[in-house]
Amino acid sequence: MLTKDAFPIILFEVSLAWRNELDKRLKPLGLSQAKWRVLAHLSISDGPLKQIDLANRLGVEGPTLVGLLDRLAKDHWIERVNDTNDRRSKSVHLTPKAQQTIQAIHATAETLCRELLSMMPQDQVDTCVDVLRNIKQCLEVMS
Amino acid sequence: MLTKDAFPIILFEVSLAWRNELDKRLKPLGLSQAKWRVLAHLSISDGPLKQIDLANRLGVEGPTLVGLLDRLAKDHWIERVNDTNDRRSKSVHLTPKAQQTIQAIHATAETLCRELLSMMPQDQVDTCVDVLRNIKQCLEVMS
DNA sequence: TTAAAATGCTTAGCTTGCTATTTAGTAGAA
DNA sequence: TTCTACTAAATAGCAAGCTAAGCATTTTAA
Repeated sequence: MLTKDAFPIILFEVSLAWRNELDKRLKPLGLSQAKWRVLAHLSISDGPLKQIDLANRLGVEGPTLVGLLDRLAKDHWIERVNDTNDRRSKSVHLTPKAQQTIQAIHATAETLCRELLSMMPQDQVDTCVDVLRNIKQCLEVMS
Repeated sequence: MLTKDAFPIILFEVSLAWRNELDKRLKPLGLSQAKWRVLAHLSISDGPLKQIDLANRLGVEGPTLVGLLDRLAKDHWIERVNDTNDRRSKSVHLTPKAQQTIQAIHATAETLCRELLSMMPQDQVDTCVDVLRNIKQCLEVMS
């Protein structure tokens, strides 16, 4: 099978398998990759984010985020706060519970990452990231 | 941000965006990436496959495949055939409709692939595939 | 030979992605 | 000012992934 046939197939399979493994490890914490990504983006952002901005950073559509935030709020990881300037929009805040847990979560994700990448030469991993970044840019232009 | 942090994030984003773009292009044919992958694996296999073997090749669980096959059968892309030797199992067959369409489907996927990879040096893409294959193997060992 | 274990498919119910539409609020132009 | 267009979030409904549990059948072992 040619590389150009194999590429999207293996890309999809690895992404799926990686998420499944991470979900398995995060389950004791009551989280998942999708939820963890929300918390991670909030924790590295410069202050709270509007829902639409958060959705853009996650690469996800608005309605997808609404459901995610509903589940996160139910378990008290985040809170929605009405914007006083623009009453259409809400900003998303991490709760103290989330701020306390976020390091443990991050460590879990990082451990898995190290386990999967440590046996590969660093320059090959870097090349892989470059390729993926290029593809992402192409895909953003298309949509 | 370090590479080891960026890697799983960009992997997930590219996989998602690629699938969304492919789904958009396959929509006029009444298909999706998930459905197309089923037909592709059936068309390159040496004869019909049992559901469990097909699920393994797709990297997907049994119940996921059941739903996919239901939708594919409803639109007459595949047929389930009871195995006469083992009455528990069913083999999956492509219909003539699917066999006629499969080249067009493959061409769509290949065109997108060429558009996304053509500007990258071949050896970098090859390196990327190698890295992904290694990760996949690690993940298979874990599960 | 027959009881227990394993296997193959399905069902039920959840998560996380999507699009299309609705509701509410803001902003811009006549 | 007021009508129109745009924007933000939510809702409804579908697709495609998962686990757990169930049913029928086959295999294994006592």
